[in-house]
Amino acid sequence: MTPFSGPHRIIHLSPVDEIEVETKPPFNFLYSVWKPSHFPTLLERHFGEVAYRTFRLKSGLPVAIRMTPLHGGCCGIRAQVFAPRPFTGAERAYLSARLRLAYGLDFPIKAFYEAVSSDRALVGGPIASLYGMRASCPETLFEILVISLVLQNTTAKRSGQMLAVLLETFGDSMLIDGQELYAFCDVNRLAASSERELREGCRLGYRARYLQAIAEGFARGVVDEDRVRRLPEAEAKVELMRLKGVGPYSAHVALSSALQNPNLVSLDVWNRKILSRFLFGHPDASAREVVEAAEARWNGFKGLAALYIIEDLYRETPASPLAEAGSAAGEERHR
DNA sequence: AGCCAGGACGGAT
DNA sequence: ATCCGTCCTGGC
Repeated sequence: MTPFSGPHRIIHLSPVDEIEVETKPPFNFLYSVWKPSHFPTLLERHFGEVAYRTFRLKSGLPVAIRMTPLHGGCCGIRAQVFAPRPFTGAERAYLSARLRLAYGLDFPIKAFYEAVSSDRALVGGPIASLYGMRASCPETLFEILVISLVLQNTTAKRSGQMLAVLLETFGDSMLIDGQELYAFCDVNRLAASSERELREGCRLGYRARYLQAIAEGFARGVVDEDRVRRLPEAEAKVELMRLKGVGPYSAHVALSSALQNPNLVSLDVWNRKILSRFLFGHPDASAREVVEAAEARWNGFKGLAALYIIEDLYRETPASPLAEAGSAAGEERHR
C-alpha cells in the first residue's frame, strides 16, 4: 500500500451478459488465453480450463470475464461477463470485438502453418506442442505500452511489483468467483497524477516521467489507437516513438502484440538468446543476425514463429504457473 | 560496496 | 548511423 493510495474499495460485480465468440479450427483454448512466458499479474488468473480476465472498456467501464472453451474447445470462447452495472448494446459489441482481437480469433492460423510447413524443427516441435495457439493481446495499445515501460531495464519480478502498485493505485479492484482482480489503470486517472506520486509512491523511478508522457498522450488524443491501427507499420512505429519513454523495443512490443502483426518480433535480451539458440545452436548471435535469419526462414511470419518457439520453451517452467483448481474457494474461506 | 538488469534519452562523435 | 553516460530500484 502506497502512502498515496486511497481506501481499498472493491467494486461489486453482477453477471450482466454472456458472449460466445467463435473461430475456425484449429484453436487451442489453453495456450491462446494463457501464455507460459507471461509473468503473473492482477489482471488475470488461470486454471487451465477456466480463465479469468479483466477489461476496461472504451467507455471506462471495468468488467471481468470468466472464460471457458466453446464447443469442447475446438473453436471458440464462452465468456460470462460481470460488471458493476448493466451492459449497453455498444459496450457488448465493443467487448465482443475486443475478445476477438485479444485472442486472435480472426487470425488465419492455417496460413501460418502452411507457410512454414517445410520447417521440420518448427512443425515437429513448437507447433506440435502448441497446435492451435493464437497470438494474444488482451491489452489496449495504451495498456501494452505501460506494460512495456515497466519491463524496461529490470527483472520480471520487479516489473510485476511496479505493475501491481500501479493497478492498486489507478486501477479498479473487483471480486469474481472469490478472486480479486484489477481492471487496468484508467488513463485519465493516470494522466491526472503527479510525477512525485508515480516516482515516490509507486516507486517507478525514472519511468515516472515517461508514464505521464504516455498517459497524457493518450488522454489528450495526441496518440489514438484506432488511428495508429490504420497506419502502415513504419509510420505506426514513428508515431508511437513520439511518446517519451517509447523506444524501439516498446514500439515493437506494441506493434507485434496490440496490432498483431505476425511478422514483427520484439527482441529483448532473453528472446534474442532463445531465438539465437534455435537458429544457430548458440545464444550469442546479434539482434541483427537473428532478425535476418528469422526473416529468411519464416518470411512474413517471423514474429509468430518466434512466439511459438518462446512459449514452447517456457511451457515446462512457466513464468505464470496455472493456479490449482479450487484454490479460489480456499482463499475465499480465509477472508 | 559495487555492479548490473527482459531500455530510453540526450548529446557527442 | 553508432556510441556513451545516466537514470530509479532491488537483488546479489
